[in-house]
Amino acid sequence: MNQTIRVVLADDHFFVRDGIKSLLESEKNIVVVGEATDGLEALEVVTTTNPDLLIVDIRMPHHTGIEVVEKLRNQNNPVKIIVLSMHESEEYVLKSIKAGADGYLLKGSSKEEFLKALHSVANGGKYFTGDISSILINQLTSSTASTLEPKPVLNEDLTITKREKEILTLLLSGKGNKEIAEALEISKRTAEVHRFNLMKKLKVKNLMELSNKATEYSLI
Amino acid sequence: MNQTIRVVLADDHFFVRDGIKSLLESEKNIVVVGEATDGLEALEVVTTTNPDLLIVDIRMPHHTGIEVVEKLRNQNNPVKIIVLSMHESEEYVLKSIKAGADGYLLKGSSKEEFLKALHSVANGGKYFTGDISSILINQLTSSTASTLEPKPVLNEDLTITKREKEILTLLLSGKGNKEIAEALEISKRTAEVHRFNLMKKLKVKNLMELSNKATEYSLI
DNA sequence: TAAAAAATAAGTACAAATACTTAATTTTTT
DNA sequence: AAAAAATTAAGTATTTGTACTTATTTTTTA
Repeated sequence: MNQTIRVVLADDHFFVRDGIKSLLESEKNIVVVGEATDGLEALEVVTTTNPDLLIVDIRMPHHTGIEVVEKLRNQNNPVKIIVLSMHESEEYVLKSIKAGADGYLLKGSSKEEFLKALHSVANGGKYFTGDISSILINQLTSSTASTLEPKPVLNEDLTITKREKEILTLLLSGKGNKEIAEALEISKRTAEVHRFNLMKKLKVKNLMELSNKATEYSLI
Repeated sequence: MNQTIRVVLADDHFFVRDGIKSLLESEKNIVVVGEATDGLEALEVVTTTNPDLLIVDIRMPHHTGIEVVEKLRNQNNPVKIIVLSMHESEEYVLKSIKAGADGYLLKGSSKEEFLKALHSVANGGKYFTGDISSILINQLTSSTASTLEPKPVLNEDLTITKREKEILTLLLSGKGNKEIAEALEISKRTAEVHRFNLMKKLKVKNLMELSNKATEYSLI
């Protein structure tokens, strides 16, 4: 469980790298296995050293840290990544999350927070510093806010079968019975029956109600 | 700007309150103006002392901390609120956000983080500890994830009229042409025409595609 | 106050969905 | 191996929507 965490540092400033390195190496189960001074080098070093964790600065020559995250994720590289940033920036934070970063720290964070983040990310968790939490909360409370509602659970014995779920998905994507029949290689009449049963089970009387209910109970 | 921050503490454990109090009072521009040992008392003390900030524990007799937040927000009380929790709990975190809390800390947080949270919340910010960031990120990346996508904007000259928007809303709520006609006191044929025009404008060929496109472009 | 845009509504023919029921196969669970 | 559940599919009559076009009346905007 408490194996050595192999880390790569990517930051174009020697002092920053050195600072982080000395901080990390005060911990005995962390070892810095590589360093990079720009985005391209970061990708290279990660590919060759295969570390557990990459700590990457956003502002770097030849690809930003966020681009590095994107590229690694597109390659399905499972390395954990903590993004470092100078200031709170909504754009950077959201882009990092979207790109698939596991953590986000400000350069001003304390040694304790740094290590906490590092360990939780290395263990498969996420750590986005409280300093940027307002950005996350904004995202969550703006928009539909539906995300915050505890999703209602389907009551009692209501069971939607596998096949019905397939039909439901196709229905919600805009397919008609005929298209569904073709897609699943069944008769149009069968598709109709599945649709009918779905509507009966969910007690709805038309497609839109079906769609609404399906979304409400996150059936898809 | 750096005025004294007036704080109320609500926690049913004397030791916790006392610990926080001594921590806070080591800061010179923070003063604890009230304490409460349960939810009801918290509401009372906040109402009478009108503090800048309430630090409230979740688990308390007579209304949980979250219920206290809800009640204060329903009364439009502008007090800033930091919720304290023993452990990371998705349910508690999400409920706190929904109730309108400005911050969320674990009881194990460091003195530094505590004070950082307190100051940023007192200054109108939000502070949700990094320890629970995985919950926030989950919320943001699950669901439609649409929250992270820049919402596409309707192209060019495409204009949906007021009436069409009304029809659209009714359509998406599951109404048929006849029902829409009745609701808007127009002929069923008129409702049909509006629906037809909508579908033509949005280049869709059935209700579900209309629904999907409407959602995608947040037309409703 | 024109001109443009929006809302209203009818007609027609055709396509699709609704609302069931019945029933033969498969597949899954016990 | 039997029972239960799921999938398949057909029949029938009725309702609703599709895909237009044409045209009058209101409302908005220039």
